Amino acid sequence: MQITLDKAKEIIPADEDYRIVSGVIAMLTEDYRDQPSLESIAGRMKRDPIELQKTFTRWAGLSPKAFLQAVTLDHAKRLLRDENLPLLETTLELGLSSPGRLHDLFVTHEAMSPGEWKANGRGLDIRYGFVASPFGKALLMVTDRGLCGLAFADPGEEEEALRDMTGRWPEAIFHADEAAVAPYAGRIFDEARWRAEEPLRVVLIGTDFQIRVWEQLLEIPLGRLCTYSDIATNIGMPKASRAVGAAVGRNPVSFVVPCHRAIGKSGALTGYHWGLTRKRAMLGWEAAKG
DNA sequence: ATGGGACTCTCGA
DNA sequence: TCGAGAGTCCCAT
Repeated sequence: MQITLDKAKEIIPADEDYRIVSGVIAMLTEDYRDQPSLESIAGRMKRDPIELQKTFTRWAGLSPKAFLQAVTLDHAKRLLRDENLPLLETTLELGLSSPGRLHDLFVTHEAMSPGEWKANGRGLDIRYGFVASPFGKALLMVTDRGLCGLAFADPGEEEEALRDMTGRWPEAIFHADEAAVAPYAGRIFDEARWRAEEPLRVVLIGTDFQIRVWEQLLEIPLGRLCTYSDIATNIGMPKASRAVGAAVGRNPVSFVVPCHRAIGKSGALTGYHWGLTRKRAMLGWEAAKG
C-alpha cells in the first residue's frame, strides 16, 4: 500500500531504523564467541525476526551475518594488507587552503588559517541543526564557507553532542538554523547525490597538525582502511601514531572526513568518538558499497 | 612543564 | 591467541 513511503525509506532510514540496526550490531558483536542468533536478538528487541532481517538488509545492503563478517578482524586485515594504499599519491601542501578532488563524496576543503584557529572561532558565525541520518541523529554545523562540523547523537544525547561541538570553538556565535543546514543534510548520506560537478565544501578548523592528519583521512577511498601508523608515516612523523590517534579523535566533521576508516595496526577498530557501534555501522554500510 | 591518549610492541600465560 | 604493561611521541592546557 505505501510503496512510495517504503521507497523513500530505503534512501535514508529514519532514526528508528538506525536504533534497531545499531542494537543488532551491538548484540551481534558484544560477545562474538557465541554470536547470538537472529532469533534471540529479535526476541530481545521485541521484533519479528524476518522483519528485523529485512530492515537490516535494506539499511546496510548486507545481511546481518555478512555484515558482521565485513567488520571482523580478518576482513580488516585483508583490506590493510591488500594493494598499497593510494595515500601517498598526492603530496599535500601544508597549511592553507588546498582544494582538491578527494574522497568519493567529492569534498573540497579549505583549512582555517592559524590565526583564525587561535581565535577560538571568534568572529565565526556557525549555524547548526539536527537531521536524521543512516547513523542516527546527526548534528550539522555550517559557516558561510562550508560544512565545519558533523556529529552524532543517540536519542536523548543531543544536548551533549551540541555541547561537545560548540565547546570546540568557544568564541564562535551559534544559531540554530535548520534551513541553513538542510542543503547539506540530504546529499551527504545519499551516495546517489555524490558527484564531482557539485563538490561538498568543507572547512577544516584545527591546529596545523590536526589538519594534516584530517587531510590524510580524506585520501582514504571508500571501502579502504588505513592504520594510525600509516597516517603518521605519511605526514612524515612515523613515530607519532599515538598523536595521530588523538588528532583523528578530534575530527570535527565525522563521516565526511572519514575518520571511521582509520583503525589499529592489528586490524582492531580501536575507538570512535561517537561510539564504536557507529564506527562498525559505517564500515559495514560502506563495505556493501565499496 | 605536564598529563594523557581513537597507538604499538613485547612478553607471559 | 589474548591481554596487560611499558615505551614513546606529540598535542593541549
